Amino acid sequence: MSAAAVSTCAVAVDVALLTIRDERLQLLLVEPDAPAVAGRWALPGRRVRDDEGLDATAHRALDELASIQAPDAHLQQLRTYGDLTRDPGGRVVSVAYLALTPTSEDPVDHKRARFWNVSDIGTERGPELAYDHDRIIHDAVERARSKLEYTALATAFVEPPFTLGELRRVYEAVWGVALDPANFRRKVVSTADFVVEAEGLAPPGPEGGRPAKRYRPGTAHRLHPAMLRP
Amino acid sequence: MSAAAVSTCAVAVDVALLTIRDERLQLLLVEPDAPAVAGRWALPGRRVRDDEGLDATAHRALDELASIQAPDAHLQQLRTYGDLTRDPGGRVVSVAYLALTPTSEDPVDHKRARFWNVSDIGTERGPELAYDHDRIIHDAVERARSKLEYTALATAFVEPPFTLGELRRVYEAVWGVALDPANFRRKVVSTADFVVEAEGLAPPGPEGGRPAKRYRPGTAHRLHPAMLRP
DNA sequence: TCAATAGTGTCTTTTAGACATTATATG
DNA sequence: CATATAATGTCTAAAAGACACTATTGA
Repeated sequence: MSAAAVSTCAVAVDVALLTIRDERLQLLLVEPDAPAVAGRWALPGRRVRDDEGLDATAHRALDELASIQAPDAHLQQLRTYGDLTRDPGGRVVSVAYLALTPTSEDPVDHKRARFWNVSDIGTERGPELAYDHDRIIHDAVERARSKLEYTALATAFVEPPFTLGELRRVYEAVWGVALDPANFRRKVVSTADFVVEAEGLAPPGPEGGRPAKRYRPGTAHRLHPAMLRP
Repeated sequence: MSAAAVSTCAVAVDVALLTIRDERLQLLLVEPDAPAVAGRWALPGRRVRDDEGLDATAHRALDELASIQAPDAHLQQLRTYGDLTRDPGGRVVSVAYLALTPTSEDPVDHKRARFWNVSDIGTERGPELAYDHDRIIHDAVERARSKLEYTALATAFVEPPFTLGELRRVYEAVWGVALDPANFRRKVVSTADFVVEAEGLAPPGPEGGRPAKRYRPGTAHRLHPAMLRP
């Protein structure tokens, strides 16, 4: 094999971490060090070390770049981006991850990391993005929207035990639509192993309302039948 | 950064090529060169060259290892496998692809490549598998089964123009179930942009039957509503 | 003719959606 | 009391599934 075809290249992991804050879908972005992309925002990413697996790199990227330790966060691969020209600094094959966490009360404890409303990204209210991260973010949001339909992924956005109102607001935030609370409840509880009832009742909000039953994630990963988008 | 953490490693592409032959779902496997896995079968795979994209590596693997030139084959990423110990010859990060082709009449023109019934893989009638390819194959088949439900992927298994009988046999082979021809037809033609009618009629098979209308793939990628598994 | 496949019609069951009603909280 | 949210009930429309029936071929 010739030297021009050396089949070893830089491998990185980029993480698209989504969460629900203020009833909106939000995404974590950081300001990278690389001077080539100064002033732009990027997904937290790190090069893969040869003594760690890809999942470990994803966790390390969140920890080092945004001080987020989320060992229990839902983490799954999104896809791998390997275009020759995607990084101006040289060829980098990047394994993108999709991470979902329950609402964190406070912004991340880090000066160069913040959450952005997903609906603002790509508009003048949103960040300038580095590399091909606009594409990765688009894919990540689409994946989340789609997986909410046929998997139990929505439970990764809420801290158990949760109420069905909280779960419904996840769907509403990710899909950007309003759902009928009565029909939503009926569908969720009739979907096998989606949620199981927990003990006690959740106190109502500041404006009153009947206390809600609590639930926990069930054993199902795929939903039968699916929760189809309206 | 220390020498022990050099963040460059071998990147490969492995392709799980699925097709329908003899009304069964079949998978292409090859006998690899590596002595460490002699006697075992593997997905066709090649190291990524630094002057080619990942898709190009996938096509090259099919060409070089199985003499399959399939520029029109449906090719999509499956996921990336990066466990530290998955290759006994050293760390290799492997981007797995899922490829779908219409039925090819003849076996591949290559001594060290052949198709296997997916239902035989993992049994005594099936091949011994190298590396972690049993896991990749499992993921590939599951992905294909799942994507048949909510995307128009099934049309990648048939050569246009096709009949709805041919399309139904794709679903039956991949899912391993029998479907009602009448209800299947009604569902397909009522799903927006799944298929569009083509000209002419297909001649019946050797045992007779009414000639069937021909169809071509429509513009839809996602199906609304989905074709849910029974 | 029969057997086989394509395509249509019809009926029943199930599910989705709209929306009214009841229950239990806050102010 | 009014208002807000949770939970249930009811009705209608749409979809899924079972299956009879007609249409057109080969043998």
